Amino acid sequence: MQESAIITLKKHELSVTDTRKKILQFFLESAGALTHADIEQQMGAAFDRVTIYRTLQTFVEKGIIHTIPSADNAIRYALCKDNCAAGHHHDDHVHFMCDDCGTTYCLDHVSVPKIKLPKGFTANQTDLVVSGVCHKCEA
Amino acid sequence: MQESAIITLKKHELSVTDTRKKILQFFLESAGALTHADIEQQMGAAFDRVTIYRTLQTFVEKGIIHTIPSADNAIRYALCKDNCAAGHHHDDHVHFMCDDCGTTYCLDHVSVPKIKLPKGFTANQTDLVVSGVCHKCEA
DNA sequence: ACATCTTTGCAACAAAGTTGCAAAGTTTTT
DNA sequence: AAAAACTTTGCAACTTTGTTGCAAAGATGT
Repeated sequence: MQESAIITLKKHELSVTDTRKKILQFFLESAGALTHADIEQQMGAAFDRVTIYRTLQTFVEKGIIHTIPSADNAIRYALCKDNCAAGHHHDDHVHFMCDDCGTTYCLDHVSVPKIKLPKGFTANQTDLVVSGVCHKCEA
Repeated sequence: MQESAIITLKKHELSVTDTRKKILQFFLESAGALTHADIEQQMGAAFDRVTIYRTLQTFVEKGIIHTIPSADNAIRYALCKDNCAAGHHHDDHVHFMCDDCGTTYCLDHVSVPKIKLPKGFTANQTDLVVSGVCHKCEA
């Protein structure tokens, strides 16, 4: 089932390696966003920690995944749905973090409203993160 | 000029110590948000690193400062203008990070729009961070 | 000024992230 | 399909960031 992972890697002109296939596959199978720690845990001792850092960095640069801002000092990564331009400002969609289970979702169908900024300020990218309770955790 | 710092500390039932006065003063004098590193640098060897961590933590708990989410793994702290309820979800204002000079502003007069979430999702807090060019850095 | 309670600094540690480099793996060329 | 050229990986060593326990120093209330 690693077909789509391989296609994605080739499309982005990346060498197809075991690490990249497995990590990309993990993203494809995960509903939400992943932290470095999530991946390191999942992969066990299979891959070096450094390799995971570098892979995530490469994926971000190539526009395969994007980072999601958070207040808790743990960078979260999620697949870019419509493969955003490499390194550029991509999908302006809303992110949702569940306070209960910790899952982070990309709400692809909820778009970020345009914000009116004070004079002299120019917007480039807008990140909107809602936290609360997700559909799995509601009472 | 540390009067207002002292008043703020007392209002929040905190002992008035040198560290707290100086750090709070630094926030009062800064236009934007500060990271732990900013403060450590500014204070030099005057205070222990651990003390700064604990002071920031205390200030957040007491609602003197709040954290601003970011995608770059550096927690930013900023003064709460209308002293938000301790530990609770405070001012729903927009934050702005300048890509050029790195300054983070609280746009107190720009409010966060309500977001319509998919069924089953309940919002608790909404963080909105716009990045771009600030009024000081515009061409 | 004393007793009590809180905060600080130190030391030691744990976790997170980075860099250089040789070995292993992938891709391209012939 | 083998060799050359290039890319990625894993290791080691290191830096930075954040945490915990505890005794000494400092703040507060009487």
